[in-house]
Amino acid sequence: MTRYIGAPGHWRDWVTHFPALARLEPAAREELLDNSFEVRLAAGEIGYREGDACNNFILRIDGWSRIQRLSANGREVLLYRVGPGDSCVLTTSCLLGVSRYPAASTAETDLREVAIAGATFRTLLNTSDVFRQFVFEHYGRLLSDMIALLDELKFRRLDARLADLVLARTDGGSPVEDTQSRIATDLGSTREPVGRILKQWERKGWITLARGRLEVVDREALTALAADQG
Amino acid sequence: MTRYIGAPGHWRDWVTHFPALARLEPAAREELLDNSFEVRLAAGEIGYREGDACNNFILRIDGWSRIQRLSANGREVLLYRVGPGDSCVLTTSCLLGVSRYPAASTAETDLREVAIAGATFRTLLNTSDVFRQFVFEHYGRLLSDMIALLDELKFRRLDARLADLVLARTDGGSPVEDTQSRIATDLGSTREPVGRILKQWERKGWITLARGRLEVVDREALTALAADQG
DNA sequence: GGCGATCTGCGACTAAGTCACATTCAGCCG
DNA sequence: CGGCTGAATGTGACTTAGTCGCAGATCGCC
Repeated sequence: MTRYIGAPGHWRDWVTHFPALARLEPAAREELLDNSFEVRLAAGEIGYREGDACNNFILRIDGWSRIQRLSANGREVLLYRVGPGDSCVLTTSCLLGVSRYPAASTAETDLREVAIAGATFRTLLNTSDVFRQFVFEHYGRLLSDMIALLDELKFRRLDARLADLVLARTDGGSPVEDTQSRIATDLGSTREPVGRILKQWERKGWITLARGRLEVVDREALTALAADQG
Repeated sequence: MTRYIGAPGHWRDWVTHFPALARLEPAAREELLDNSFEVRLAAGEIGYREGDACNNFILRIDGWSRIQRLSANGREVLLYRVGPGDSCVLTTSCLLGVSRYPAASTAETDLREVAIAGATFRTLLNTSDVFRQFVFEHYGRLLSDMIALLDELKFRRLDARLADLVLARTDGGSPVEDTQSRIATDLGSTREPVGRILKQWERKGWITLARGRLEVVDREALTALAADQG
């Protein structure tokens, strides 16, 4: 993992990327700025692996990463993505519960983030209402999201979930540029069933398929499919 | 929902049920005791439903409840149980994040618990290190647990999960007293597949079946089954 | 003993995932 | 240009899980 400590300069400006932290109490703000450092990761690099210990609280300034769980039998699910303005909530969980990472993180684009030492994180939780509010709002949302995801992955039909994913990734009619195998992983499924569904859709004239790409032809059909299965 | 305000009397003794709160700072202890009240629910009653707002922090003194998520298509999963000495962690999440309950709670036995008004809860978080520590430790674990549950429900075979459940509920060789349908719900599955697996096990001589009950004969066989599938 | 509600058993069917292998395609190298 | 290679895709047979409809068994209760 390659990490660069950022140069001082305008370093303290990073707080502006987190509107909720704008109201930070002056003392807390100083504490935070004095004890944080910049981290950069290149696309494709691994942020952490399952079982890693966690030392720093992380705030994402720029770039996207995926948090995924790798199961005992080799299957994989995308749990969620972390983007600009987010905190890495699994990190919060580990720092709070003194446990190890239950999932892994990979950079999908180049990343720029702020790391805050665990001790500082805990101090701020104790002393700053604003900081505490910031942290727990993110945590609570993710917890709800994970419960919703569980529900979705376990009980919703694959074709409906696939329709949702395709529609979400094709704003403005642009094609989805991804392999079927990667799409399957995002859905917590595997290549073959996903490929079969896509092939059917192609035969019905709903989409066109090419190697590593897919284009939506009949948006309504997919929308209806996504809607009809709870 | 029937709620009884407990009589004063030895009311303040309840703190002894929560060892982690024993070290509470005297001022915080007073604050907590002065602003909490006892709640009782009878077995079968509903604590809260999905979408309910949350007003009080809850500590369980006695009895067990189940927190479950009910899906759009009528399926149901048990997320976790709350027992003596636990706090209801989803409540923490709602109070901290100002969101609504993403799941429902049902009393499995008669319950006795302590409710603490949201305002008091927030005050104590600000003022008491011990209280904060108590809350966060419980809270941090939940997210990891939900991710592990997701993994288990989505990727582990039903027979292995069923074997685990049966073994866990039959300490000391006592029979499992539950209907197949309720067992299936606990596993996020349905009656028929669970019934089929149990019937097979009976034919193999691993268990004996009766209406609303099941007895383990060959503990080793079940242990092996639970172990071999990730 | 009879009755109703609940629990259990079973068969046929659909959805999803696994396995093994064939086919197609893009990029590259000579 | 042609052929090679590896990745991506297509396909069929099979297993596991869940759905649906209904039959049969069992318990508590009058």
